[in-house]
Amino acid sequence: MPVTVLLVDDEPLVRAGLRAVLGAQPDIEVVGEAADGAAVIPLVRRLRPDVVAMDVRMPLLDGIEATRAVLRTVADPPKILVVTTFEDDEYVYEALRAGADGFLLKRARPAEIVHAVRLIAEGESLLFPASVRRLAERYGDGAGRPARAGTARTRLTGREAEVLRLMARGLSNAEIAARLVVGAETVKSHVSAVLAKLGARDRTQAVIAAYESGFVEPR
Amino acid sequence: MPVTVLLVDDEPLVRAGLRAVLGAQPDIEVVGEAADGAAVIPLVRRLRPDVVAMDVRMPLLDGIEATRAVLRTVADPPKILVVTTFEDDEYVYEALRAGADGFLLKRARPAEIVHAVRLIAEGESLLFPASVRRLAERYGDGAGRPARAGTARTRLTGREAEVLRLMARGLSNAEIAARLVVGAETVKSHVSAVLAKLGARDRTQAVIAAYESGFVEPR
DNA sequence: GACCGCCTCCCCCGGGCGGGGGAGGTCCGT
DNA sequence: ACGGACCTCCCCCGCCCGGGGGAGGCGGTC
Repeated sequence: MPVTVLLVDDEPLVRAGLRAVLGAQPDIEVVGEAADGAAVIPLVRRLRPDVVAMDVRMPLLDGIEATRAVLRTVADPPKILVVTTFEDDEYVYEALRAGADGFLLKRARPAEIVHAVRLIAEGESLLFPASVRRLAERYGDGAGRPARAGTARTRLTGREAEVLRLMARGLSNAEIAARLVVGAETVKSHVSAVLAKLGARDRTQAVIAAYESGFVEPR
Repeated sequence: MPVTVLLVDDEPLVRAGLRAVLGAQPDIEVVGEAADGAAVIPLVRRLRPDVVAMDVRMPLLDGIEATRAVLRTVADPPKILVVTTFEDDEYVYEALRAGADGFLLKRARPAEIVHAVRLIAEGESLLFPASVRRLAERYGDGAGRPARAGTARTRLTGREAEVLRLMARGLSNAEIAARLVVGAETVKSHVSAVLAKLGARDRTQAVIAAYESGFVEPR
């Protein structure tokens, strides 16, 4: 009995790619597709897949919300494999709380994708596959050592991540301050911390790093 | 006799997606794949495809260079369909000079992709399919009118595009000036023009626009 | 209780950035 | 020959930004 997979991604091309990659495996069967998070629950109820390959950024309902919804409303729910472009802290923690079982980079090679689905299906928690860790090292301490989960000295704090996200939307310090309802000096502190941790010289470089790392995504 | 297509893209997932989308058509046959521009010429010689679906950003040899190489060295060359994420001026003009026959957005829906391949194969020049034009309108004059090819008032000039690309790599005005071997004031002028044309308030917003529009891509 | 990370706010200060306006040069097509 | 687009350089000016350093409160853990 093959592992059944439901694909959830708003980009048809990505779905087609996953279908091609996964469907080629004799022990894996793609049983359905959805283009947004809202369509997932009824499909899971009907198809009862073993694994849901879930995109993070989607219209109507994002991957985290959809994960939460599935696990909350479906009895004997499937394993959730979150498909993203980078393990950013918030997504990781939010998805963990939501109950996701693993993460996968879209850039991963086909063999890695297949491997991830198999592991997830077997009940393995695939929190930091090699491909994710490779990217995660970009947020290391500059000495080549990867940022470990415990010591968060070089990882962005929640507030810093929030500030970076607003920076990456083009907001000025004053606008960010207004948005977060804090003083402008506070924002400056967070910005400085972000710049230091990302090794960026100015906010522009920080935003570039945010895009390059997948912390924020185009569109 | 079906239309034969060679896929050239460094991302396996995109190749798999294109293969799935195109291969499902009875009148289209994917006859080969390449992961970089350098591998294209021998494959074209051997497989003699009708159409080459060519990514722009690739290792070793980018899509423009590869297009140029194919048309220069192969007798009775295939049609070249450039697969990109945005029609930026330089790519369009460079690819046109290189001899590309059309453009296609990766974000296009499967039906559009299939349509584009068929048109290209029939000898149609597919310079501005609807999906591309839609994005191109983002660079219109702000009044909703799309930027026409003739009046380039809101389109970036060559120098401006160059400056924007360096901005998007995190360079300061002084660094850009040094790189381009011009005065700092000149760079300021170009930066101001870029900001005005993109409707950006500062360089950070300009870089964001560059990423969002696909003018530059992560990685 | 002591420590520590995080968030918050404050000071001074220099420099890069962006706005506004102007101007000379080349190359091009009309 | 003229206009127009483009690239280049220049002036003044205001200000947001980022660096440096410091400090208090709060919530965790040990």
